[in-house]
Amino acid sequence: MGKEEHPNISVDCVIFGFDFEKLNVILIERKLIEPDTGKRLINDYTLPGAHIFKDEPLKKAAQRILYDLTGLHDIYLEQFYTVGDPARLKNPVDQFWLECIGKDPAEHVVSVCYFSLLNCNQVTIQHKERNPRWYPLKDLPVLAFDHAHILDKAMTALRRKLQYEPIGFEMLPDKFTLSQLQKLYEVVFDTTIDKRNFRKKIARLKYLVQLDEKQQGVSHKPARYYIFSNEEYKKTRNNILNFTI
Amino acid sequence: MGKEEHPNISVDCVIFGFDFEKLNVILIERKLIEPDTGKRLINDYTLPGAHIFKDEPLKKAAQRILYDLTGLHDIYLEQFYTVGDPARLKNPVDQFWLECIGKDPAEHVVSVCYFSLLNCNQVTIQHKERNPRWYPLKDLPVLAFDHAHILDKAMTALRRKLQYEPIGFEMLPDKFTLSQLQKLYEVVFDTTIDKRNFRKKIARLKYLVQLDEKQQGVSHKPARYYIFSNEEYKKTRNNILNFTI
DNA sequence: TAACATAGTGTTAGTTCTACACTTAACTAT
DNA sequence: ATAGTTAAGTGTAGAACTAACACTATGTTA
Repeated sequence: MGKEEHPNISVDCVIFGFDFEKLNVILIERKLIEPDTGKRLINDYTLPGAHIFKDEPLKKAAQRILYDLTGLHDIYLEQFYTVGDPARLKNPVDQFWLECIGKDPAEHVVSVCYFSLLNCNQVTIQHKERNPRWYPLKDLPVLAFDHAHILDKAMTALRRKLQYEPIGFEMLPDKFTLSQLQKLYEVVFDTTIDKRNFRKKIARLKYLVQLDEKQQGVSHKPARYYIFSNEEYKKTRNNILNFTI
Repeated sequence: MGKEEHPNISVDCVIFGFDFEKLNVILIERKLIEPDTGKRLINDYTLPGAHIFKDEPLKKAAQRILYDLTGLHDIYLEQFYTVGDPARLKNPVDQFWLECIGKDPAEHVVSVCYFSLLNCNQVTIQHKERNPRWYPLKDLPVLAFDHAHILDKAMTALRRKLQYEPIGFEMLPDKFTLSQLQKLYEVVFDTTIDKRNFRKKIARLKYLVQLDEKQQGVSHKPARYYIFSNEEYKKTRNNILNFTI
């Protein structure tokens, strides 16, 4: 018991990655092989996801599945949406694919979706079997199933999260510069922010703590590093940043 | 097909009701009858919820289950959370109850949760079999399962919703007075708001349209009615009211 | 017609928001 | 060494918004 897959419940993970320049998302390959010839019939991409085990808590399943497919572990995952329309896997391509991988194409699969936001540079994707890697959100390949829809919902959830929990604090690098933080908001909200106004705004936030440390090896004036103070945050979590979408 | 219950997937509905005075929530009775004597062993309360049918879309299932248990139909329901820890129904009372009603107590039941906010006075609860009715949020009876936890999550979701979608517009009575609207915010956020400031704030919102109609039969100066204009709302959905929690 | 109850209205001081341009500090190339 | 390059870092003024505050208006009821 415990290792048998639940036929009706799956988990999908939308892992956003910020590389100080743009937003990316982890996708893995879906290879649809023609059974007889071994020819690749379709080669689209999916979010990392799989069926949970029977009697596995959803949160643990999400962690396990993300690890199995990408090698990422101990990632903060936030549940944001559950898709459960039986029609969602009923198009011919998906039906054929389900048969190929030995799943019952008639099953109604409810998928519980989680998202996270990571620093691409602080994280290493491993477990290359299905070739997981970062794809820029602005330049995505074709997505399988209803994963474009899930990704859309995830983006909305991410924006809301960054609005009411100002920094995406579980999700930030240990230390960061204010320009990097500003860029994060800019790419998530797809906007530009005035540097001085941004700094004034977050100067009010007590839980952003300036370090003495500076950037090194950059060919310009080095920026000061900041850290996020969880203790201070708990005291003042009522302050809501209001970057209008 | 279609009418067989799915053993692993259920839906729970948190229906908030505003009566111009306080927030309420619909609960139904869980009667635990001792099989031999017919004696009532425990009498706690649950959110309206049930298993979905196989091959039933989640959203439709939520609508159906809410109708079956309370008689409410065509209610806007917003999905906010999915609970899926196998331990959630594993305490002795719930296990015994599951046996009594003929369900397999070993099953891992994932529950997809929806909430709504209604005007108590504009809605009639029917289907009295399990005695559904409004209970004041501030004075709740004992809740079965993990329903207190779900209710807590629902309250958070409701507050967020009222923050970024200023009026809970799917959820309002057709016409309302500004005092009623203010009271709604006051009870949801458990705070008091200055009348003049509140009115100034929402006077900016183009999608609140004043009617010529006034209250009738009240023993004081009658208030003007307002309606919510969906068309105007779509134009200006970027304005975010900021009632700090 | 007086008492009651809730509706409805303005001002001021403090805070936040927006728009906008120059100097600084490190490195790089000559 | 020196000039050029790059991004860091900084202030101000006008507009908009927020918070705190008390009285008048309009209907009903006794």
